[in-house]
Amino acid sequence: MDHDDESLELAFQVDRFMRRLNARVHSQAPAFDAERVGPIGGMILLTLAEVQPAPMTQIVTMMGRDKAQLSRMFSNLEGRGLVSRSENRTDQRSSLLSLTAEGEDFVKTIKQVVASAIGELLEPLSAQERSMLLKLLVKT
Amino acid sequence: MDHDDESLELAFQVDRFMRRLNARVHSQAPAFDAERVGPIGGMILLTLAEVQPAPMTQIVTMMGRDKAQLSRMFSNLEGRGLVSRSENRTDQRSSLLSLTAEGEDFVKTIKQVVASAIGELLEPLSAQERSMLLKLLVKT
DNA sequence: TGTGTTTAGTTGATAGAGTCAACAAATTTG
DNA sequence: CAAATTTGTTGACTCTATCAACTAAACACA
Repeated sequence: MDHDDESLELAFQVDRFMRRLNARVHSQAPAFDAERVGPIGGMILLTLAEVQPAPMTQIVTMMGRDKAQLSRMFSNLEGRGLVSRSENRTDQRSSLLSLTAEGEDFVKTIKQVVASAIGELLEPLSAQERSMLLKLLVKT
Repeated sequence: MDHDDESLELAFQVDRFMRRLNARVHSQAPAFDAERVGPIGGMILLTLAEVQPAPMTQIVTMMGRDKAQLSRMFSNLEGRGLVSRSENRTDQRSSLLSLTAEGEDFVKTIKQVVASAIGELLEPLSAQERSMLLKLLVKT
């Protein structure tokens, strides 16, 4: 295969993978997404779970998304009682974001759904291949 | 690493990869996307280039996108002179989509931009690793 | 051959996501 | 301290995604 064609093919495959993952998670959404946070809201909660409590900028940086977008998302998530803000004593411009107890529960559910959806997608791969895939993506 | 955590991490990494790719291509857009077809329009043109002439459904199936979305996109692309329709003698419900000469030129440019953007992302990987990454994604 | 079913594509309506610019307030830097 | 930078919010807008309703052609097959 030509080098450029391989690059294009990779873009298609990455896009296709994410698209199939979203479709699978979305098909489960009615069963768990009572809060209607959507796929991006879910990703945000999963990210916050890893680093809480954290100022918004940290999530913005980690996720590579626009701060305006995340600002609105966090307002939404706070309104739904999944996220809370506490004072940031070292920087009064921001507040520290954390998951509420309800948010933590929700994250557990999301994790199960996402992991199971990915499990389906990765079924054709051996355990070694899965680890290799992750390793290669992290390396990029 | 825990099995579920590995799955989640994989989702993040795939999303992150596509996001970085889009950011790179987007940053080049002013230089080549005079037609303002956007990232999805570009993907559609790249896909059509592989299979033209083809009815819309074939592209819908290949890309896993909504037919309503693609219908509007193709109208748009046709309006910009990048795509043309010809009669489908075997099925009068549809027409066959093709790239115009202008569309072919545009596809060449997109290919260069995308391939170069992916080239940057994949720089940390060896040639063998790149092929392996593609192989693993295709296998899923 | 006619009739019911399926498929291809279009359109309307709406919701979600992403981007950019302007701004206030707090912080950092020189 | 004054200037520049950073954090987060808001407005305005565009692009993307999804669902349902609909037309017309094709297909199934008794």
